[in-house]
Amino acid sequence: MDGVQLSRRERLRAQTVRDIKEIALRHMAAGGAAALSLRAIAREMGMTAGALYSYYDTRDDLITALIVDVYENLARSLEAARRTHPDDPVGQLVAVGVTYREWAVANPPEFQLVYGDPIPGYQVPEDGAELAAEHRACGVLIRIVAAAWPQLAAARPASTRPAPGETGPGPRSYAWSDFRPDFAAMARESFPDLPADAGALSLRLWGRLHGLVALEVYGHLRPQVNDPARLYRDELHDLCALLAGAG
Amino acid sequence: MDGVQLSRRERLRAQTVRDIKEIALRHMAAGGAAALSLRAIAREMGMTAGALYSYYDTRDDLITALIVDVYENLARSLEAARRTHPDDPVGQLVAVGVTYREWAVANPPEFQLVYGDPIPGYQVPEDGAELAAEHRACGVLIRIVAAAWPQLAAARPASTRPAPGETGPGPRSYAWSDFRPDFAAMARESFPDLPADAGALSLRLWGRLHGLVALEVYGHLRPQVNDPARLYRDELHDLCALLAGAG
DNA sequence: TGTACATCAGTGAACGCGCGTTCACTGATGTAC
DNA sequence: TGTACATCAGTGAACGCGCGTTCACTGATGTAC
Repeated sequence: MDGVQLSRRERLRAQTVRDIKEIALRHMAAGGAAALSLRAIAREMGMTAGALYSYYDTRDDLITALIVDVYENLARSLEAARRTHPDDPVGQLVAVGVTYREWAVANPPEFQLVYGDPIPGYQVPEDGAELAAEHRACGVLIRIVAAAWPQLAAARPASTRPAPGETGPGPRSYAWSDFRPDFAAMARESFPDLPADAGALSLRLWGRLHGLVALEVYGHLRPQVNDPARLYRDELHDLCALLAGAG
Repeated sequence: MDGVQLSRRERLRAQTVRDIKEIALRHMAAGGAAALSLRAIAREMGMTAGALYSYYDTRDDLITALIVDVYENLARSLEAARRTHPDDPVGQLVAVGVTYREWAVANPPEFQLVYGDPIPGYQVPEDGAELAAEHRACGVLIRIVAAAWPQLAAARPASTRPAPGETGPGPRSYAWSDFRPDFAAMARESFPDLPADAGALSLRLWGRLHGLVALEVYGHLRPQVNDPARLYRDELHDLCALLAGAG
C-alpha cells in the first residue's frame, strides 16, 4: 500500500492494533467511555489480558491512541466535506455541519471519547498530541471563515452583527492576544492576514454546530422532537445567514 | 420550616440524605460521573458501606435521586433568572443564558451528570421522573419564546429567518405532531395557542446555549481562547437578534 | 538449503485493589400502656 | 414517671466479581551464517 515492505510479523501486529482499537470503540458504545477495559478487550480478542502489554505500555497509552485516532478521522471527514464545495463558503459550512452531526450520530462512542466526560483516572499526556489533533479538526472551520471573510468584512462595518435594541453596545473586536498562542499560531500560519474576529467567529460557529449535536447524541432531543435532523438543518440554515453576511 | 413536626430521628435522617448527596456530587467533580461509588461515599461519611442501604435500596436509586435534584436546582435557577426581567423576553433570554453558563461552569459534576456520558450500568427508571424534571428546565425557554412570539410573528411572515441565497427554499413550518406527545402537552398546557414553530425555536435556542457551554465545561475552549465568557456573551447577543425578530 | 541463535507475541497464574450487595447483629431512639 | 416492646440506623464480616499490572515461561517467526 504505502510502498514499505512489511514482514509477516509486522503485518499481523498492525492488524492486531487495528482490532484492539476497533473493539475498544465498540465496547465504549455499550458502556460509555468508562467501560473501556483491557481485560474485556483481551477477552473478546481471545487473548490473555497481559498480552495487550506488547502493544501498549499501559491503559492510558491505549486511550491516548484512540483519542488521537478519533480526532484525525473526524478532521479528515470534515475536511473532505469542505472540499466538496470549492469557492463556496456557505455551501462548505452546510456540508461540514451536516457531516459533523452525521459523524456524531453514527459514532457515539467516538464522540463521547473526545467531547464527553473525562475518563476516570486517565491523565492527558503532556506531549500535546491530543491538543494538536483537536486543533486540526478546528482548523476546518477557520478555513471556511477565512474564505468568507472578505465578503463578510465588506457587508458589515463591525465584524459581527450589530446590536438590536436594548442589549447594550455591540461586541468589541477581538485581538489575537485574546487567544492562546497555539491556537493563534495555527490560524495565522495558514492565513497570516486573518483578523482575530475571524478566529472568534470560528469558535462560535463550532459552538453552534456542537450544541444540538451534543444534545441529540446524549438523548436530550429525542424525547422532545421526532426528527432532530430537521431541527439541525434549520439551525444550519440560520447559521449560514450569519456567514453569508446577509442580515 | 415547612410546618411539619419532625422527630429527632427524622431530622437526622433528612440531614444524612443531604450529606450523602452533597458528598456524591463532590466525588463526581473529581472523577467524573463514573466515579460515583457507594463505598467511597460511606467512607467519607464515616459509615459502613452497608449502612447506605437504609437510605437507598440500590446505587441506581441514589443516582436517580441525584439527577432529579440537579434538574430541579437548574430549573429553579433558570426560572429565577427569567423573572428578573418581567415583560422583556430578550432580557430574559440573556439572563437565562448567562445563568445556564454560570451554573454549568460552577457545577461541572452536576452538568456532567445530566448532560454528559450515561453512567455505566445505570438504568433510567421507567416512571419518567427524570424526563419530567428535564421538561421543567426546558419549559423556561418555552415561556420566553411564548412571550416573544406575538412580536416575532408580526416581524416576519414565515416563522424563521428566510433563506439567504443558494441554500435552497426556506424551512417549512412545524406541526405539534412533529414533537413527542409529552413535550407538546407540556408546552400547550401553559400556552394553548402556541404554534409548533415556537417549540422548535425553543429547542434550537437551547442548542445554542448548550453548545459553547458544553465545549467550555469539557475543556475544549480554554486551550483556544482566554475568555470563554466573552465568546458566550457575544453569542447570546446574536441569539437575541433572532428572538427580537430584528434581521 | 540447513543450522544456530535472537526476537517477541502470547500464556497462565498471581498480586492487591475497590466495587455493590447481603446478612445476622447491636444498641440507641421512639411508642404504648 | 416507669416499664416493655417495636423500630431502625449502623456494624462488621463476608460473597463473588472485574479491574490493571507483573512475571517467568513457551513456542512460533525471523535473521545470520
